[in-house]
Amino acid sequence: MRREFVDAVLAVAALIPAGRVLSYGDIAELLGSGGARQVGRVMSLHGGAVAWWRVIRADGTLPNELMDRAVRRYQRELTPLMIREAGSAPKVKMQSARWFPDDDDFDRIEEIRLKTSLPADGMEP
DNA sequence: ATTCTGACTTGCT
DNA sequence: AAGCAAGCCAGAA
Repeated sequence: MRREFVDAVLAVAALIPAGRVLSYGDIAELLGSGGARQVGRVMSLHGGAVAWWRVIRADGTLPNELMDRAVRRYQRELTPLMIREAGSAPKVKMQSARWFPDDDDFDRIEEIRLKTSLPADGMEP
């Protein structure tokens, strides 16, 4: 994938406030480029560079091993969780934890798009 | 060109 | 809840 895409994904991930999350698909949508799987790829390869636990699946989970490590973070930064059976990993409560960028944030995201020269705002061919 | 693979998503059983 | 199929987007073989 293009390096610009990687940079853009990581830049957006860096905007997510503590205690909130975005799904892979959310980021792809905000960037208007690539898809959830591409964002997942970026996180797989470069996630270590950012707060990777704030970029998760649309259903509020992460792959098992990662979820285990992420939960500590969630507890520390008070991310809304849905507790299930004792012993089984919790899920992030997307309804309350999902981050909705405000106007300033959208400006920053637009900024990122320009710097990384990704396709402009939502116009389809 | 074709096929397989993956930190994905949505909809249907 | 849990599986599963299809759809999805790119990279690699």
